[in-house]
Amino acid sequence: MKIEVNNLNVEEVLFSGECFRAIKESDGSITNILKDRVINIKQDGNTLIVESSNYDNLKEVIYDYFDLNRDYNEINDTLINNNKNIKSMVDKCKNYRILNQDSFEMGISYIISQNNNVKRISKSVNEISKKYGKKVIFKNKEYYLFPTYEELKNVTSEEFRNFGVGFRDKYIVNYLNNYESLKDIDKLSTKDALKELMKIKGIGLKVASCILLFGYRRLDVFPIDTWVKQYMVENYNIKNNQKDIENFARDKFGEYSGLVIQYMFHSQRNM
DNA sequence: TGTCAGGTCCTCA
DNA sequence: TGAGGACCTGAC
Repeated sequence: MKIEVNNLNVEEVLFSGECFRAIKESDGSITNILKDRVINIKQDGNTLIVESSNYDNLKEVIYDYFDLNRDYNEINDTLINNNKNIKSMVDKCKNYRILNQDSFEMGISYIISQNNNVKRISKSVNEISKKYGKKVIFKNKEYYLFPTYEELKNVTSEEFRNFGVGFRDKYIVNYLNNYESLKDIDKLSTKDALKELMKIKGIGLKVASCILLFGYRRLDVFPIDTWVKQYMVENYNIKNNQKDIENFARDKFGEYSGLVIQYMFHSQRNM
């Protein structure tokens, strides 16, 4: 299926560290595992050539996943108008988007991400999916969807340890034990949603922010990590202090601070 | 062989 | 209130 898009670079977005399951194929296309299907995308300029294990509502699914219904040009213009000095950074990120991913998968993936590297995170997420997720055959190959809450709720910390998650095993179990209390998180303000997530032992400010940004479409949260701290300290002459950086981001970038932080992360990592 | 990774928790001043 | 160490483990 051909899908026309604007301001999107699939490879840039899928390998920016937002998702952990994308695979670069030898023909240049990218295979990725979404909540309910496997997709393969070949990008030719503004045209995506998409194959999928499931063609139901495929165009809508792709538009939703890449957040293509949101006008990033307008947001970027507003951001630049309010902060002229970020223009060159925003211009470099004009084909970048915040993916709309499954909140449950984001919860477990970002718990695994703490003090970890992307390769190992992907390995653990893929192994957990292979053990507990639903198998999908696509282009004669086996893939595994990320398991549902029902499929994981009785897994023990010892079992999680088998997938290389290390000391984070008990944090994942804590998340599963408290997952049902998070069902109304969409109704909470961002501040309260962060508080609710951080009640779970093993979820700190960074992981909670990532879960809200990538799993719940909250563009006003800002996951501040080592890369972003480095960028802020270098470019804004700001102290390397969590509170100072938080206040600065909130004042400067408001409702889209999460997006700006991602631009910073993205441009800093690619330098 | 040692260091590091997109953090969090705990202890101690 | 915040600084500093411990924590799993695989990749480099």
